[in-house]
Amino acid sequence: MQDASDRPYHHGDLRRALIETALAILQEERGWQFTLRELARRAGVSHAAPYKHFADKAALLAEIALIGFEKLREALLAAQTAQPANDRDALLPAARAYLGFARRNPALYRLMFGAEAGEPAAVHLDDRARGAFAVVVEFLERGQAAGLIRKREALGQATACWALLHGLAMLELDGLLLREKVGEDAVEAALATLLEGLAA
Amino acid sequence: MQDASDRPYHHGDLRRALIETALAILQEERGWQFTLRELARRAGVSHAAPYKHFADKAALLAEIALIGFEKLREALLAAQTAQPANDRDALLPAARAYLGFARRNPALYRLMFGAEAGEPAAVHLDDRARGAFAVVVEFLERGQAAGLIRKREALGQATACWALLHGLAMLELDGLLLREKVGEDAVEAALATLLEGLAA
DNA sequence: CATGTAAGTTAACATTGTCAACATATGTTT
DNA sequence: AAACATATGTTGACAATGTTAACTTACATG
Repeated sequence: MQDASDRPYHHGDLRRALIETALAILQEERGWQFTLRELARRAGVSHAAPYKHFADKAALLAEIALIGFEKLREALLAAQTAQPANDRDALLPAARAYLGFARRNPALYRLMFGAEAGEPAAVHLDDRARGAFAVVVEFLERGQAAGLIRKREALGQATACWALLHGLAMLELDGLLLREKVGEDAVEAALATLLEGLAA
Repeated sequence: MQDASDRPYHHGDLRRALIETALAILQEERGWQFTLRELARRAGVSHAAPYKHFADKAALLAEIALIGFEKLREALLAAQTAQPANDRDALLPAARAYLGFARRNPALYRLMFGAEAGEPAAVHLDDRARGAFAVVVEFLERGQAAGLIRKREALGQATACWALLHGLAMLELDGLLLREKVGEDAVEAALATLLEGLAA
């Protein structure tokens, strides 16, 4: 927080500052209802300044959601380099990485798949969002080539993976996977079911 | 639309009227940003009248979301009585019913799983939401008893089903399952993967 | 140095959720 | 039947939000 006097009239890189502030708030408060004015306040700037960098609120949200997909992609990549794919359960680390991302960034994850960032299709069809999906597809294709994964249309399998992981993430974010209601390790069981469907 | 003159001061059953109007609008406009005032307008009532029936906006949304879960439960039940569970693919009709529900009520489905209806946990932990989940669990347990489904913790399997179906529904709602990108019938492929993981 | 442009500010506007104060039906008690 | 309490409407206000217009300031380029 800098004083109003020593702060220059021009921020310098307000666009990046806005995004970073938003990401920071999203990590602090699970259920922050995104308001542009609060964002501007926390960034130390007037409430109309963001409009010099984003057409409207949805555009800002879409940008943040896409950054979320980039982060998710990195998390997936990191997990799969951690262990060479020679095991039958080679998918597990990546799956856990996916769920871990959702767990660590609940509000961001919600934004990524919610309808608040404008047309969801516009977000998900962006290259940055597809990049994360591509990681899964490539991984499965390599698994098939190595004979670890049943030879089917990899895109269909990837869809199954993605869908199941997304569904699991949502259920967990909503606190719906209570031990008493769904068993000790429902997540592991669900993953096992998926793997059994994929294994060669 | 009745004239203001012949309309009685008291609506009679405004609570139900509000809910029905909201459901109607949700079906017309995919991306309606829910405003209480428009809802009151379309119901032919003053903008503050809804507060006599709902504590706040989130309460109204939560109620509507729960009605969505009831409808989903009915759709699932209807699908599974349509075909006795003697086939290996006995799950398919129910799965298609789930996806069909999401396809027919995209905005409502979004509301059911979004964060706009207050704390999502409060919605999903309600008995009406759990009822829909219970349908899946019971179905799997019967399948296990009939020797059609691998004997595992049914709750874990149900979690897998639910998660995969929810994920598929979201992907499809976002128009992410484009034929050119994900193959001709990615949905069928994903379901097949799930069934192979469940089958005995 | 002049001047155009990018990036800020302030001031307004319509809309929204919400609340308080008031009005009108309905039902219950005496 | 009269009186009153309660449920259910209405109106009018309030602060907050997204957004736009008009204005200012810094910087860059001729």
